[in-house]
Amino acid sequence: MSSNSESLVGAVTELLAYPLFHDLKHDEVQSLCDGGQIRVLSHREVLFRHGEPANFFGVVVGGAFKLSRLAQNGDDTVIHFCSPGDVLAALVMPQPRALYPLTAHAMGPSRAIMIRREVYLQKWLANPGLIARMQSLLSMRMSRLQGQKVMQRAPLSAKVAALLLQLVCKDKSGEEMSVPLPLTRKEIADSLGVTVESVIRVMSDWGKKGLVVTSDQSIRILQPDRLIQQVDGEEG
Amino acid sequence: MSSNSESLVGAVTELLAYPLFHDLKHDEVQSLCDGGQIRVLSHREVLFRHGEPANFFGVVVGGAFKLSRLAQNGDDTVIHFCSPGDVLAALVMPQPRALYPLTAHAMGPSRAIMIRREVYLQKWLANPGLIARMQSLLSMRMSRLQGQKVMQRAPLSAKVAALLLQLVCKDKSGEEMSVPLPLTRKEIADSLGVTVESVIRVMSDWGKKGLVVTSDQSIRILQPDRLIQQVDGEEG
DNA sequence: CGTAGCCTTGAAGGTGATCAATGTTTGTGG
DNA sequence: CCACAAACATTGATCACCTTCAAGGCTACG
Repeated sequence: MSSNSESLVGAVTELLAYPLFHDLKHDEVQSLCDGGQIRVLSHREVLFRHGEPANFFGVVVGGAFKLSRLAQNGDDTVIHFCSPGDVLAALVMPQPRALYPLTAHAMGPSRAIMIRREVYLQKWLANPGLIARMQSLLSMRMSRLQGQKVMQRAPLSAKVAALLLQLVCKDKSGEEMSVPLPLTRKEIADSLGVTVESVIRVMSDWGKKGLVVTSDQSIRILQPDRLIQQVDGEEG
Repeated sequence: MSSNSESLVGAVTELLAYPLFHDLKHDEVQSLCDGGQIRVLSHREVLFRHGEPANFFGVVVGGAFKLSRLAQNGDDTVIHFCSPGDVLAALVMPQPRALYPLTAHAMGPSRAIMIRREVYLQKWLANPGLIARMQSLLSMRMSRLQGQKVMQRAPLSAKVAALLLQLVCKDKSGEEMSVPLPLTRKEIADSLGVTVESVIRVMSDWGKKGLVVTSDQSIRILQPDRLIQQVDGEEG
C-alpha cells in the first residue's frame, strides 16, 4: 500500500521507448538516471506535495498522475494530467531552494522515476538535444493550459467537451475512442474550476443522447464529431 | 508609425542588465544575438501573430507586450503580459515547423530584439547556465497561469485583485504602488475571461472606497492590504 | 457490515452575462 | 485649432447559467 522503491534496472529500457529519449543510447539514459529510484504508488497516493523542498524531479513510467493545488476555500484545482513519458517538476530544478509548485497524486497504480536535482543540473542541462525535446513537451503542456484559458467564456458543455477531446489521443476523428485515464467527474470539475454537479448534469445528458458512455470508470466517446460541435458552441 | 528595425548596437548592453544574462560577458551576449534585429513598435502594433511560422524568438527590451489568442466567438483572451527582460516564443523554437502559439501586441511604445531560430538551437541550447535561467523565467510564468487557474471559482473581485497584485512588483506591502503597464479594463477582462462591464463594476466600487485610483491610464493601488483581503475572500 | 468515495437528482438563489445607451478620452487629418 | 472617428469607460435593467444546499443511491474495500 505505501510507496515502495526498487532499483531501476529495467525501467531505463522502458524510457528508451518515449520520444524524450528517442535518439539516446542505453548507457546515456542510464547516466541521465544516475542515482535515481523508482517509486511505485497506488491509487490516490502522493508522489510529492506542494511546498515541499524539491530535490528530485520525476519521469512518469506507468499509470498517471494529476497535478493539483489547494485553493484557499479548501477544494483543490487540477492543473494537469500526466501520462507515461511526461516529466514532473523539472522546470523548478534550476532554482536554488526550489519547492514543488504542485501536489502530484497517483491516479490508479502508477510508477515514476525520481532523479536527483544535481543530476538534472549537471547532465540534463548539458544535453542540448534532450533539452530541446523537453521544451517541446513543455510547450505542449503550456499550449493545453492556454487552450483551456481561451475556453473560459464558453458554456460549461464546451469546456467539458474540450477537456475530454484533449485527453484522448486524437488520431481518427469520427471513430470511437476512450479516455486513457481513470477520470472521475470530480476531477473533471476540479480541472475546469466548476462543481461536480454541473459536470454530472452535462455528461448524463450526453449519456442519454448516446454521445459518451461511462462504464467501468472509463469514459468512452462514441460520437466524437458531435462532441466537437459542443466545443464550437453549436446546439446538440 | 509602422514597425521599424535598426541595428542592435546599443541594445546588447541593455540586455546585460537583465537577470537572464547576468553572468555573461558583452561578447557572449553579442554572439547570442547574432543576426538579430531590433523592432520598435507603437501602441497596439503586432510583433507576431498566432499561426505564423515562428522563425524568430524575442527578448523584450522596452515597453510591454500582451500575448493573446482569439476565441471562436471573436474576442481574444490575454494569456500573459510581458515586461522588459522577458522572453517570447522561445519554447516553440525546438519544433521543426514551429508556428507562433500566440499573438503579441505592443502595449504602448515598445521594443524587442528578434533572434533567428537557428541561433537559439545552436547557441542558446548549448549554454546550460542560460537555459537554467530561462527555465526559471518560464517556471514563474507557469506559476502565474496556475495561480489564476486556482482562482477560477473565486468571486470576480478576488480575481481582479489577484491579477493587479501579480502585476505590481510586490516589494513593500502596506505602501502605495502602481501597475507598471498601461492596462485597460478590457485587457483585465480579457485576461480573466470575463466581461468589461463586470470588471468596471468591481473597480469603480473600489474607486469609491479609495482602494485604487485610475489616473492617466495608470492604475495605482492605494491600500494593498485591503486588496489582499479581497483575494482571500473577505468582505471589504 | 459499515465507512468512504463517487454518482445522481431536484429546488432555490446569486453572480456575472447580455443588451442598450451614453459619456469620455485619444488621436488623426483637414 | 477644430472636427471627427475610434477606442475606452460607465451605468442600468433583465435574464441565463451555474452554484449551493439537501437528500439519497451505488460500489469498493477494510
